[in-house]
Amino acid sequence: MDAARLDGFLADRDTWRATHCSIGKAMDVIGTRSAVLILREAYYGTTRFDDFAKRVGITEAVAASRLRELTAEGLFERQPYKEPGQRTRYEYVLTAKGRDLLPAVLALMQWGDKYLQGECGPPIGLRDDATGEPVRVEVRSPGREVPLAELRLTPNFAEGDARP
Amino acid sequence: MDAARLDGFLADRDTWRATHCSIGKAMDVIGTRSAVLILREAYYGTTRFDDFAKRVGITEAVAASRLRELTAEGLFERQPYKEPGQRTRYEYVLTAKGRDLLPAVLALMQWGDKYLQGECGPPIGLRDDATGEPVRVEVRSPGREVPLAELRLTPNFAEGDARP
DNA sequence: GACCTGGCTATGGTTATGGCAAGTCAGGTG
DNA sequence: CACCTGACTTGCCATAACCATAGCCAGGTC
Repeated sequence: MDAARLDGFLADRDTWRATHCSIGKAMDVIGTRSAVLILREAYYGTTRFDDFAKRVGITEAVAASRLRELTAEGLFERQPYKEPGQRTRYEYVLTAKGRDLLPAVLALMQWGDKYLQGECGPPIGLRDDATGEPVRVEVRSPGREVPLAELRLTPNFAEGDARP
Repeated sequence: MDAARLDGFLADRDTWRATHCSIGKAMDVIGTRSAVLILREAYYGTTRFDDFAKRVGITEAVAASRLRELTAEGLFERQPYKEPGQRTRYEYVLTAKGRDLLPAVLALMQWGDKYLQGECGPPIGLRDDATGEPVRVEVRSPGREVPLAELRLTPNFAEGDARP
């Protein structure tokens, strides 16, 4: 069997449900295609409303509601800026919370590169700008990469504990 | 500015769109909440239809269509099994393609643990079963973790190149 | 041969996500 | 002061994702 190892009461899968699971909560925030692609564009350097809509390929209506949601969730901040001879406008700037989703987004990219591009291979390569070495997303402990079968999950709370 | 560095023609954001982007393609496959949570349960060791529906907390109808899609995409394989005194049934077993999404799913978990759990902290801890060390998802080159601002993106094809 | 059980399918309804097209609004330019 | 432009909003409509309830089916048990 190829699965993680479950510690403590987690081992008996009939007695608990992952109700407060961070994965589910994360999916509530960035579970839509447009949200993830807006993040991608932000990582590529986009900050303005129209650019998000155009580059992601979504309508302005969708861009508006998604940016509103992501800003409300604290992934973006609206910051005023002023180009010379223009009036003050607002741009959407990544916060630390938004930036910290980079591993999740790049992990999707890495997986898509491997399994969904067919003959063509990855359209874009990732490198460490400091060293020139290729960059990968890895599940690891300090010394090494950890495969699924050697991952141990431990509960941080008592069985039946009330949680928000 | 906090963003990746774009090489070659990628640098001029007005001349290209990420149309063949692996992130978008990946979102087409696992862009739904139920798909990701089914993967989570698979990583926890679930293989049977009813268990997926119950443990994820979705209806059997949703579990059926999602498992059908994920199997068609090659993330799961339907394998016959037989318990003594029972007839032959089928279970859903992760393929390498499904297993390789672990970094993406754990990256979501890690992010949710950090930003969406409030006072409670992470409900579940991850450790390397071999060493006991904590496990993290990282964007890294061989020697070190790479922050967004030091990530360089290089195109693997010519500008305007036809791609499927 | 009636019954049970795991593994689904069917029906009906709601909400979310998205597209297209058109309109609004504030403020700077000519 | 008419016009432009970036940043939205509004209206309408299609599809997808989900829920709840109910029903079906194959093959084993009693």
